[in-house]
Parts: sequence; C-alpha cells; structure tokens
Amino acid sequence: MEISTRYNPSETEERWYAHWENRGYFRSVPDEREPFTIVIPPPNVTGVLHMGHMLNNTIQDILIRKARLDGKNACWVPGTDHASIATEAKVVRWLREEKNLRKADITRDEFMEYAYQWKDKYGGIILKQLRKLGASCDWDRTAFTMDPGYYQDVIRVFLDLYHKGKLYRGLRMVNWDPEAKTVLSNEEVLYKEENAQLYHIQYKGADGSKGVVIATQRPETIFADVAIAVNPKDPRYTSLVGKMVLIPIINREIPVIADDYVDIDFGTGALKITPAHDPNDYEVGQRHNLPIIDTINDDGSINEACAYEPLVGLDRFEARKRMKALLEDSGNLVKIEDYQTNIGRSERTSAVVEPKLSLQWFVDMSSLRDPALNAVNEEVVRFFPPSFQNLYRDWMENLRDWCISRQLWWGQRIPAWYLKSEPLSKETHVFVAESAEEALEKAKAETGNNSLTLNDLRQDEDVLDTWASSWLWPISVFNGFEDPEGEFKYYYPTNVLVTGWDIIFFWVARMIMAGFEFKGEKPFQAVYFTGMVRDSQRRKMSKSLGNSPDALKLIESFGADGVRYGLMSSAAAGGDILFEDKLCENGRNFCNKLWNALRLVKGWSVTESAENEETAIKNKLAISWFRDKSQQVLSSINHDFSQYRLSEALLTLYTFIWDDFCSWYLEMIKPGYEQPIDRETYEATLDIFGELMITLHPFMPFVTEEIWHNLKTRSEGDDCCAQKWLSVKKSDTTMIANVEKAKEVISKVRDLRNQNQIKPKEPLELYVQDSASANSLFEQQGLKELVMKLAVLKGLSISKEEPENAKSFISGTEKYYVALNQEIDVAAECEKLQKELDYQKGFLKSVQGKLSNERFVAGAPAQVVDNERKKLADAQARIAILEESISKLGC
RNA sequence: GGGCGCAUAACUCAGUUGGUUCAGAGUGGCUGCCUUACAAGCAGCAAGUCGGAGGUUCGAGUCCUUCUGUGCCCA
Repeated sequence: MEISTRYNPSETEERWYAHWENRGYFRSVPDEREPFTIVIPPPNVTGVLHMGHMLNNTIQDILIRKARLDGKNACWVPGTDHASIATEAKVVRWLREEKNLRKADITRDEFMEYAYQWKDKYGGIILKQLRKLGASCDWDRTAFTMDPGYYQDVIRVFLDLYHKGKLYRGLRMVNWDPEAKTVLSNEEVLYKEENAQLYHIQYKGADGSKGVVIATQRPETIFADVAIAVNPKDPRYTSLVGKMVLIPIINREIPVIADDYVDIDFGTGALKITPAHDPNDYEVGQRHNLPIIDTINDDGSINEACAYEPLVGLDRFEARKRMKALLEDSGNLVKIEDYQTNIGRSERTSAVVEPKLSLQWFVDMSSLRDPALNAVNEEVVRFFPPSFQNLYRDWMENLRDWCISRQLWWGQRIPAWYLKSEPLSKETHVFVAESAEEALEKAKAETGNNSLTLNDLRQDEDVLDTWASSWLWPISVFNGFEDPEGEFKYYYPTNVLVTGWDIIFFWVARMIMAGFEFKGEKPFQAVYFTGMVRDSQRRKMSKSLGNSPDALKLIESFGADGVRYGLMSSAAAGGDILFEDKLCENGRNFCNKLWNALRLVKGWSVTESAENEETAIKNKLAISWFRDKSQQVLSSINHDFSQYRLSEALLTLYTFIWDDFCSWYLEMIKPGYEQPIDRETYEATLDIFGELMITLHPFMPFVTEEIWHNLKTRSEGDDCCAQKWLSVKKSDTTMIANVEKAKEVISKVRDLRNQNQIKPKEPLELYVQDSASANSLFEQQGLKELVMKLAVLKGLSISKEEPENAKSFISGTEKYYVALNQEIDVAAECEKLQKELDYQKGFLKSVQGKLSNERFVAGAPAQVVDNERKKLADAQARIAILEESISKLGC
C-alpha cells in the first residue's frame, strides 16, 4: 500500500467529525455514570471564531475528551449569548444599510422581528466554526440566552430579587454612552491615558473682587456649576470661603465652599462643582446640599438648562471648542495647559463616557457578595492558576451595586409597569410582575382603584444587561429554574469553567453569586483561566491592528490538530500566548511525524519469529523498556491533568512520542532494509502505537483517530475517541535505568563519530573497561545487542586491557574505548581528561562538604543523604578512571 | 495614588510542598548528513554567576526583606 509521505488533515478531519457525530459520541443524557460537565462561555451570537475562542475551546475540548476516555458521562453544553449592545448595534446598521430603516421609524415589536431575522441569518456562525476545531459539544443542547425558557428564567430571577428587596430602582450617577444612548456598568468602561487640556478660568467675585481661578478639563460644563470648592487647609483660599463668585459669561452667582475632597496640588487648588456631570462633584454636592443642574442631553448635546442660548444643541465637544473662544472674548480664560489624564470610553462604541444622573435598576450586591467571596477564599471554587484569587477578592471586597438596566430593545425587557398618569420619577408607583395582567392586579390593589385597565399601564422601556442573563448560564442551560429536580440535579454543579481572566468580574464572579443566591450551590468546582492571545510583539489581537490571523485559514493550512498543538504548546494556565504561525507549524510537523511512524510500521512485512536470538532478546528489551517507561509518563500526565497543567502534559507526550518512541524505540526494533519483523514485536508495536494515540487523543483528536484506524482493521464503534484511558501499572525502574544508560553510550559513540569524521554507518569496535558495574549493566538481557545495533558496532566486549589507538569516554561510572585507525592527539586528549578531572574533583569536594556537615546528615531526610553518598561513590569511581587514563597517556 | 503579578539560554516559556549526577523544553544558532518512515527530517554540539543586594536554612531558582526594571487591575 502506498501512503503519502505527508499527513493530509483536510482529507481526514471532516470525515472523522461527521463519524463521531453520527455515532452520537458527544451526546450526553443522565445515566448512572459520574457526570463531567462543562458549559461553554457563550460567544456573542454575532461573533466569528478568533484566536481567543480557539484557545479557550481547545482547552475545553481536551478536558471533555479526557473525561470521556475516563469513562465519565461527559457533557459539554454549547450556545451563544445575545450580546445586547453589540448585536443591537449590528442590527441597527443592517436596517439602515439594507432596509433603509432607522430605529426611530419602527416599533419595538417590528425591531425585534427584524432582530430575530438577522440572528437566524447571521447568528451562530461561530458554532459551525467550532466544529472545524474538533469541539465535541453536545449540539443537541445548544442554548441561547434569549431562548423563550431562558428569557423566562431571567424575568423570574428579576422578580425574585425584587421581592427579596435586593433589586431597586434609583436615581444614581451612572456611566452614560451618548452614542449608544444607554447606561454602562463600571466594567464596560475602559480607562486610558489620553492627551487633554486643562483650562484655567477666572471666576470673578460677586462683589467685584478678583475672585478665583479654577482649572477644569471640561469648560463646556461651567454653566452647570453650583459652587467652587477649595480645601479647608489651603491658606490661599481661606478668606474666600463663604463668598460668592460669578460664573463667566452668564454671571450666575455661586458660593465658594470648603471640602476635604479638593486636592491642593492639582490645577489651581480650586475646583468647580458640577454635580450633574461628575461623580465626585455629585458627592460633594450631596454633602453641601447643593442643587443639581443637568445641562447635557442623552445624546451628549447641550440643553436649555445651561441658560446660554448659543450653546444649546451643540455636541459636548463642539461646545468645548466654542467655550474656548467665548472665554477668551470675555477675558476669563487665563491659560490652557496640556496634560495627560484617564479618559473613560465605552467598551462597545468607544464614545467618551458621560457621567450622568439617571433613574436605573440596580442589584444590591451586599448580600450576594459573601457566599461568593468565601467560596473562592476557601477554595470551594478553585482557581487555576490560584493567583487570580487576589484579583477576585479585591473586586469582591470593593463591590458596588450593579446597574442592570440598559436603554436598548434587544434583550429581556424589564418586567416593571408604571401608571401612564404618573410622570417618570423615583417616587412613582412601580408594579413588578411576570405579566401585564399581574401588574394590573397589583396596581389595582396598591392604588385601590379597581377601574384601572391594561391601557392605564406602560411597561418599562428598558432591557436587562446581557450579564444579567449570562450569570444564570450554568443553571438555565440545564433548566434548573423550571425543573430543579430534573437533569439539573445530575449535571450541576458543573466541573470546570474555562474562560479568559478579562471577564472575571463581568461573568465569573456573577455566576458564582447567582449559583449561591438562586441554588445555594456553586456553579462549578474549578475555573481555568486562559491567558490572552497576543502577537509576537505582545500586542493584543485586534481587528483595527489587523494582527489577528484568520482562524479558519490557520486550520486550513496547518490542520485543526496542528493549530490545537500550536496554541496548547505555549499555553500555561493564565499565561499569555505570543502567537506566531511557527507554533502551528510545529503542530503540523508533529502530525507528520506520527504519520511517518505509521508508514514505517505499516511498511514492514511480518514473519512468525525473529531471525536470530540476538534480535529476539534485543526486541524484547526494547518493548519492555518502552512499556515500562510509558507507565511513568502516563503517571506524570495524569498528575498534570489533575492540576490542569495541560500544556505540560502535551509537551511531555510530544517529547515521549518524538524522542522515545520514534527516535529510540522504532530504531531499536526496526528490521534491516527489506527484512521482515517478527510477529510478536510487530503486534506489540501496533498496541503501543495505539495506546499512544489514545493518550494523545484529547489534544489532537483527528490525527489520532486516523492513525488508530490505520493501525488495524477495527470493528464498528472501535474508535479512538471511545477508548478507555489507560491505567498505570508497575514498572521495572532498574531495567529502565539500564536502557537509559545504554542510550547515553550510544549518543557518546555518535558524538565520537562526529568529532572524528567517522561515517555513521562504518562499524566500530567498542570496549568497556572491566568493572563490577560494567558487568552488572551488560547482564541486562538484550542490552549489548541494543547498543551494537544503534551505535553501529561490529563488536562490544568487556576488556581488562586498554586498546591501542583508542579514544575513550565515560558514561555513568564506566569507561569505554573506541578503536580508531588514526593517530590520537595525545596533548588534546590530555587536556580533555584534565578538564574533566578538575570538574569531577570540584564536584566531589562539594558532596564531601555536605556529608561532613553533621547538621546535614542529621537534618536531611535519609533518602537525600543516601543520594549524596551515591554521588560521592560515583564521583570517586570516575576520578579513579580519569587518573588511570592520565597516567597511562603519560600526560 | 492603592493593590496584584512577573524578572530563568539569543527569543518564548516550564521548573509542583525548599533536597536525585551542580536548572529543562521549543524556537533560533553551530557542525555533519538528501542514511531505505519522515529535509515539515536525522545525528550531534554550544549557550544561563536563575534581575541586584541582604537574610532564614544543613541546603534557596524555589521562602523572607529591600532595591531596580516591567506588566496588569482598581481609583
């Protein structure tokens, strides 16, 4: 059979994925087995696969495939998030561009209909792309945060919190996005240093005195000023406190007040107080009972309240420019200073966030915090890596109430009704209910007015923050609200959540709070935090930089396994990945290596028995060595898995397969050119190869499945992905150590060839100096034959005499000679030996130092002390060999 | 300004509760090979006073203090 020299992933991947799906391997229904559950961090329904998703989902797939091999009932729930602000923006643009419609032109119901159309057409692309990566999700369970049942859960939770008094409507300073015209939570505001200007403005005294100079970054808000504040400890201004000054241009009188909040060293030390447009000013205003003048509209333009007609209707930034000229004209502008300051921008629209007083819905976090904080502190929910506990704790301890209303249509509409007869304010009646009808009943009861009808009510226009639905994800996807005794009981709490640390506040913390609040139980046992995928210059992958590779193209060029390997090989938990194609190239090369090992093995013809006794015992040793070493490797990989050290597990396997299996084992048993191999060795090799494929399967599912089926003809259902994870058996450590010593001897012979320009295939004669340890080493059955084959020797004997014209090397505590038909450079040889001797003597001295220290011998564990004794003996043996050689050469 | 990390080979990173023959890998570099599975490969080699200083300990890359550099989170 002719097999291509290169592994072709595109040919196999689609075939195997379809096969797995057809066999229903990814499907999970509750049964008597132990469950292993992961819920996917739902990507935006509008999203397309990017590097972060690939990393994140590869990790989940590795964990879920491993659990499946472990015989657990593995359940990976996929789905998407409705992403209210991002999706609404996309739908609005689509309506404008494709349908020539503006949001203002259509009703809410019409908008929702279009939005669902859009979602059905463009949404969920990412779920199809995940299949290409090999993600073994239970697709029958695909969930969406706006599914009817899910929607119902979100409403139910709103009611629940409201009735428990943990949800309230209040007038508060919020972060306002004037572009999206919606409120944002603190986490949705990104602060960055930007260049700005500080305007120094003269406020004249009402009594005609000089007044005071203030510094502000926002001159367009001076008409909303209600006071000037100074620090009570600032001697420059003590005489001014209590006096009145005039706002420039409009000449409205405002008082000068004293407040500790003012930083003496910033600007001029005098601060204008604008409670409507700055959160700190708002606090100061509250303390001093100052009025509030709101001069900015929802869209960021200036309104009539500013009491200066020429500015009305201008955008806040336009108004700022205009103010500069106006202040210059009026003679109030002292100077303009450039400076750097943190500017908050909307995560979604990049618009500069406007602090704004607004009537919104808030979740009171005080009672939700403690169980969630304790769960992480006490490691009931374990973080990997644990260092993220700090970040979590810090945030939880400084938790502020969560603003959950959003001025959008795409999302769960807030289930609160008001009386049309009452204008909106925080004092009006609010009827929170599951339906309008129920709200009406409440309204009648509360107002005592039985003649009210549905027509007298209006529902709150706003929807809920997307996180107010996704925080229920681990509960809702298992129908935990509607049917808490059903499969929810089987799957919840889930085993592990895999997510980027950047949403630890948005999502992870809130899911933990929701778990305890609504179910009295954590949502997951562990959280695995992935790092960020960055480019080789450490920059975040972003569309605007254009430094993000096309995920599907990567899969096309390197294969899904290649990409998975590339991402995982450098992805320690929590650590960022500096991505380059080269990483995937390594993965592709690894697939190719495996493929060629398969070609080699499948190319052999088989005979019933080995050609001679030497070959038979050599192969036997090779098989035992590899089998036994596999146990050690497996045990190390098991340990890595238990600690979520996936990257380490993969690299261990990679090295084991590439080096020990391909470079050593296969070379040990490889028959001569066109020679057959004995059946026993052949069959053992197929089994070994298959076992390696099972172990590698979670990481690289496609190539392992393909090779699994190429190794042997398999019966229906005998698939790699459905095998059983191997259990660790005992191994013969002495035998393994002996073979490792033999490998060192072989490498040293090869090195010697290299250094003396001897062809790799020219057979050499090797002697090992007679000693107890040499005899003991070569008593190992098959070891001599192994060394002879791989070092390409025509003879290997234990010798008391040192041969003529020989070069020597030390391996372990044995001395070896290779007879050469060339002159030996005595001087160079002496120098080499002397250098080695010096080193060994130094080593000996340090070991002796330790052993002569009584406190060491008394204090250190016996095993450590024994080891030092062994080191001492070995070093002495080597020194003896070296000294003997030196004296023989007459150095 | 407050807090949390990180600093190990030219580069990117591992290094578990301090203890195997005086720190590992991949990439890159160097030497030699188109050897009959694989040049997307093979064999071999070189390269690190583990950021600086001090301390605890019989023993420190690992723990403590401090300094320097650097990144992140919050304000």
